[in-house]
Amino acid sequence: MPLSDRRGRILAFIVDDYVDSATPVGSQALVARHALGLSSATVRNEMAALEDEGLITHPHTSAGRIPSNRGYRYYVSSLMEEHDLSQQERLTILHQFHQSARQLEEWVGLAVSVLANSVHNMALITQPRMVEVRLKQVQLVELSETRALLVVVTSDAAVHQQTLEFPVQVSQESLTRMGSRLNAEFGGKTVAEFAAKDAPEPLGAAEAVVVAAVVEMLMREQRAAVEAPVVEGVRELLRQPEYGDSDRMLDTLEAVDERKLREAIPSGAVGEADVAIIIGDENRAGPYQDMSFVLARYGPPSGAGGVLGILGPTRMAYGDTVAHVRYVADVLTQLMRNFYGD
Amino acid sequence: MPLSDRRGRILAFIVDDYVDSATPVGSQALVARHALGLSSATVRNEMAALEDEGLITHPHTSAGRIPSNRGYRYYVSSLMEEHDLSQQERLTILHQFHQSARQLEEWVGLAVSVLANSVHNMALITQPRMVEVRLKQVQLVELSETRALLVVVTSDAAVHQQTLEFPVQVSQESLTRMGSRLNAEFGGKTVAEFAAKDAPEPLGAAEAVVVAAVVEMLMREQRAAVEAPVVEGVRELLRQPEYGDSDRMLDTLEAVDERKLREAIPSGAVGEADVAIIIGDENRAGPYQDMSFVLARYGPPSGAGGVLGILGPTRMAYGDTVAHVRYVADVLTQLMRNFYGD
DNA sequence: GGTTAGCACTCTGAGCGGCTGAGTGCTAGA
DNA sequence: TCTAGCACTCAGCCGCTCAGAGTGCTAACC
Repeated sequence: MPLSDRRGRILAFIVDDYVDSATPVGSQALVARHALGLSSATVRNEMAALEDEGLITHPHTSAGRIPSNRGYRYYVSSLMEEHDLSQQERLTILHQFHQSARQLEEWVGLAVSVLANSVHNMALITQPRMVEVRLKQVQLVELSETRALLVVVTSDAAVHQQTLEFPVQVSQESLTRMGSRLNAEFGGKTVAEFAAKDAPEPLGAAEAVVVAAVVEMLMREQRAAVEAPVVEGVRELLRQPEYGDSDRMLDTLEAVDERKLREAIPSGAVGEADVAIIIGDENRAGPYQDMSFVLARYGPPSGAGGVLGILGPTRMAYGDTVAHVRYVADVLTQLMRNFYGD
Repeated sequence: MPLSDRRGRILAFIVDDYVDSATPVGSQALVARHALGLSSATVRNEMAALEDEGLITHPHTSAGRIPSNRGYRYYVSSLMEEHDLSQQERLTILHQFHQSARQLEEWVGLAVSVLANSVHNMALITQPRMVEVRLKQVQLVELSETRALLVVVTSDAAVHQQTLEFPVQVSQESLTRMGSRLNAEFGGKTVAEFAAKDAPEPLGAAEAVVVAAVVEMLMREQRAAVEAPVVEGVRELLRQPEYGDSDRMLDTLEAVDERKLREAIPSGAVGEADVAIIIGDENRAGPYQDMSFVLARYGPPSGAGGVLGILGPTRMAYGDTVAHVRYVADVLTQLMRNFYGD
């Protein structure tokens, strides 16, 4: 059930102050900072009630209060005032984008680094993927008599490459011919259509190798979250007082390893529309119990897209973080839309 | 001038013990561990002499001795016994290579991670580069009416891509035609030859855009050390007692950032033949004053190659590290030689 | 009944002193 | 030239005390 207005305001102040100072906030400190027309004794009573509800705790008897995970959740869902970025902040971010080149890959790297710098936490982004990946073009380059480099371009403008070993000798001419034939036959198809299609004429040995490799590539690209996310600002994260102890720091460093994160990003929670906030143990994965994700989808709704956001301690300025994540996701989406002409 | 035999042996023991224990080694501890037929008092006298020579110091009056940078240098140059890896160690390493796929890019990543794991320090590797990069093949894929994706394959099997914006409308057919013409004309050429070549027939506007982009790509690939090195095992490094303090840890984390390292790897010190050891302040770059690099070149002498090695605290098992770096570099070189048929 | 002043109680963290153990440098004798 | 002995040093640990911040409870007040 919802909290009374006053109690809610007190919880919000506790969260705000704690986010700010990283030290437990006591009743006297609270009334001193926020002129809320109440004595510290009254605030203490309210705090005791909030503690009964499980929204705050204290680390030991004579310490101030800190929000529990449930407290953050309540704050985020019911108390937090969403605000947009100021004109100034927007311009700063846009400026960084416009200064840089117009390559998709660079945008991704730029977005994640802009995000990390503006909220002083670790930012992450997954590479953009099409919902349905289609084959755009195949190219084969001879490396030796029985070996060639296969380059595949997919509809999300990703380029994949692989070395192929042929059971027979091949020349650049035969490879070029094979490439043209495959392009004509399979260009624009998805993996599913690929598999469904019967070979109209029996494939040669070399061709079979190529087709198998292309299918494998498309499937890998299709599979969700195969690529490890790009991570930026780990040091911003580790500078937070939560990780002042070097053991904690090492553990956290392990948790934010790209390969670990690949499996653990709760991208299922990210809807089309808005920013998802996953607080502490809402994410089942072990090492993130005292951290929160703030994630958004980016990319045009029907096109290539991915997830970007922030990973930080649960003690995080959620309002500000949400605004930044949303804005950067929007900017990136807009860039991609212009790029793809979607 | 060289040390007396006995004094050298004592220095070597000090280095060995200190590398092992990370605590200053005292005279009594030394005689207890190494049965060298001398009393601790005699060892103390020798230690005082070694300190006069600037090869060891002590952090405070009543502490044992630790090697200075000059001490490590003397050890490495004159005292250290080089040993090869055991059969067992070699097999473990080879096994990891043979288990993995046979892509050049994967080898690079594998080498650096094998290295980091076997010496428990941070390993780094620069991407292989040809001494002379040649254009292998160009491909153009239409993205929209005035935009195309340019894919360039260079002689070191690297694939580069870039989006191009044309001042005129283009179709996939015209792009394909343009690609074939460029391949015929410029395939196999280096940048230098590229620039020297007069245009045999005046270039169209679209063609000029492509040529400019290709030249730019080749130059970037040609330029030394453009790509940031791949780094692995930062956590192994930070686990060393040197970085037990969280501030030190953050500083070090900053120092081993790939972009910082790109500028700072003392690759000039790496000769063709053997493993280079750069101790502490022998590297002028600031943040590495109390760290050492152990580096080797990899790749067939005339072909694509790079630098790989270890970055760790000056307190490092140099003998073992050198053996590992050398072996992994050899394995990688051999793999590349087989791959390129060189 | 909600609010507040007052008070006893609790707990952390900083500061201080003493002690121990490992180590040194020096001197004198073998 | 080596070694035994001795006085001296210093970091690190332990235990102690104390101040400060905070709590919960009770009784009085509006």
